Parts: sequence; C-alpha cells; structure tokens
Amino acid sequence: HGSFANAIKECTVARDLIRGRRIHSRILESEHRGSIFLINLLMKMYGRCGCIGEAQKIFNETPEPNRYSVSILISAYAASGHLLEAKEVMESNMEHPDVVSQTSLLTGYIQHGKLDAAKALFDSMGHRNVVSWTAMVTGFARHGQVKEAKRLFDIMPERNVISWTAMLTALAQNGCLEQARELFSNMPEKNVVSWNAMVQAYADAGLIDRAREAFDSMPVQNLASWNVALKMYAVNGLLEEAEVLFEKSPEKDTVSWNIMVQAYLEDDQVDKAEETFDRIPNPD
RNA sequence: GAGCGACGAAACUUGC
Repeated sequence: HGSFANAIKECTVARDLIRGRRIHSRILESEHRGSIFLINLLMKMYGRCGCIGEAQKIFNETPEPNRYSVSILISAYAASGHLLEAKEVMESNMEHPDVVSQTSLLTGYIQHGKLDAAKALFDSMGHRNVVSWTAMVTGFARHGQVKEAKRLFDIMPERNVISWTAMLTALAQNGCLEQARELFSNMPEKNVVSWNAMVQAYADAGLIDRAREAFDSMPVQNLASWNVALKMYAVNGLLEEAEVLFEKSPEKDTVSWNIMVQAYLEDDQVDKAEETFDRIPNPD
C-alpha cells in the first residue's frame, strides 16, 4: 500500500502518465483497489498530467469520496483554467468550503487573469490563512498592482518565508528594485528560493555584478540558482561565462539545457546549439 | 466525548 502511494507520488512529480496508468491498473488488481487514500493520489496524478477527465471519472466512480477528493478535483480544475468547473465542483460538494479548496480556486483565478473574481472570493472567505493571503499578494503583483500587494502584505496577520519571498518578487517585478533589496535585507528568514528571487531581481535589472555578488554569497544553491545565473549571462552577452558555469555545474535539468541551446541559437552558433542539444541525456 | 492522523492550496529559473 505504501509503495503504491510512493510510486504514484513520483509519477505526479515527474508527470509520468504512462507509469501512472500502469500503477493504476496494478492497484485495481490488488486488494487496495478501494482505498480512498490511493484514489485521491491517483486523482492528483491524473490532474497534474493534464487528464482532468480521468480524475473526474475516478471521482464519479468512488462510492465515498472524502474532503480531500473534492479538494483535489477543485485544485485540478482550477490549476488548468477550468474555473467554472472548479467553482461548480466546490459549490455542489461543499456546503461550507474549506480554506484550502477556496485558495485553490483563488489561485486558479489569479493564474488565469481573473483578478476581480479572485478579489471577490478572497473578500467572501470566512477564514483566511497565510496561504490565501500570500496568494492574493501574488495576485495583485502579477496584475501590476504592487501598491495593493504591499498593502495586503502589511496587514496580513501572519507572514512566513514564502509570503516574504512573494512580496520580494512582487516589488522586483514591478520595478521597485530598491524596495525589494531593502525587504530582502529585512527578512526575518531566508531560504534558497528567497535568494534566487533576489539574484533574479538583480539580473532582471541588468545589475550583473550585484547579481553575481548575491549568487556567490548564497548559503545554499540549487538548480534554479544556477539556471538564473546561466540565463543572466546568456542574455547579457556573456555567453562564455554561461558556458563555464554550465560545464562546471553539478547537475543540469531540462531548464538548464534549454537555456544553453537557446543561448547558442540567439548568438547564431547553430553548430554549438546542435552539439549541446545532442548532449541532452535521455530521461529514464 | 476529545485530540492526533499518510492524500488537497501560496513564493524563485528556460520554453510552451
């Protein structure tokens, strides 16, 4: 049972639909076929792989869905932009929607350009938590309303490192680099994502030296950190520096490879681009 | 009767 669960989770992360389906059939042949826990994981997996119809089908065929089942379905619809369906699932299955489901829908609205709907939902929510507040901060920022984002950030009852990083990005992406820098230095807690966001902010502003300085002083780096630096070098005419960084980077993902191939192409080095493309390892 | 309980929502990087 536990190994089925882990296997499905892996497929969800990797968006491996083929393997996911295989595991699904093996579950159906096993004694665990009725486990609502596994059913929920399968719904999540299908949703993440873009097969919302499958998720809905499993949901329909489940005799006793629980609150997670409903929530997962809402999330799948919302994340894929099926906002009416998400709302409909929520309204027809929940008398009093929980904060997680509402926040899924809220995020769906934001990611698909419906800021007004997001605001209305946020205002109507009986309970909000740090996640819903942070989602709304991001929502205003993505729609260019950085002042409103800041206003919300300042009045939210509780902030965590994700909220702080969201606000940092909100400022940076709306041309307030100095405020972003100040916020960064005042953050009570930073993680690798916060650092990446700060490096990215400098990179976007064309402040290569500042970005490099921040990059070099990061306590911990991850793949995204390296990719931010790669891209920065590539778009600022420093392809050689990108090359050096790329060759010495401990690991590479699809994003890293894409950045390099694209960088060569935009520099009219078609041969190098092809060569790099051919070096991309096959996924297992 | 109460509490807890694996599975659901928010922040950073390429392209779409």
